[in-house]
Amino acid sequence: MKRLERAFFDRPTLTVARELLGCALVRMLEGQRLAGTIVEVEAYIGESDRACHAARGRTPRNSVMYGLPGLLYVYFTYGMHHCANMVTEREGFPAAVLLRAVHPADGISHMMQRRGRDSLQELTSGPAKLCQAMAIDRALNGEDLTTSPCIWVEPGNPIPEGQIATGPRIGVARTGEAALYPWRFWLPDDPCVSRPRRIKST
DNA sequence: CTCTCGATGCGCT
DNA sequence: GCGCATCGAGAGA
Repeated sequence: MKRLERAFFDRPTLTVARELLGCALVRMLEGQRLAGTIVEVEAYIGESDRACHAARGRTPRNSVMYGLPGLLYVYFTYGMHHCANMVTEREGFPAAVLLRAVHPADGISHMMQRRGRDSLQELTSGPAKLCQAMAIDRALNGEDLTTSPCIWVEPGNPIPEGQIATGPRIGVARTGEAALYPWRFWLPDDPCVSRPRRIKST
């Protein structure tokens, strides 16, 4: 199956974020295919974005964000959760798209087992939930989505602009004006988004 | 439905 | 030490 190449990620982060909606996140685990359609993302762009992990410069933790577009940036937070991002823009410029929700497609029973839930809506409707369902953790930090045998992205049918909702990013209230940037993108009618709240369409 | 709060590891000041 | 790009349970309306 075709996968997204580096040129897809080597573009403005807001463009990549919007175009990732509708694509399929694929994870091969013990020979089994786990996959879901991306339905919610957020953009984090550069050191001037106070909500971005790179806001205070390069550190060992965020260094993958400075790497090649198409790398996977996975971080650990709240003592128990992982979140997954796809690195965007040119090497040396720290930016990425956070995966906030996918709609389960393949390997659903396996994902239910990993999550300990049997509701489709509870499987992957949040950044840490989808990582748990698809076995994404720090072992995959820095993985190259354009070449990895374990994880990649497959193109989907393009989503018309009018079907994409935009709004402020979740969980970044204490970052001054950056908290207001409308850099969250989601499909408002999908039951698997983390919050169905509809702000506006673009 | 909404809101609050505890869990729990670690990167960074 | 502090604070975190979260989640789920429990309480109350």
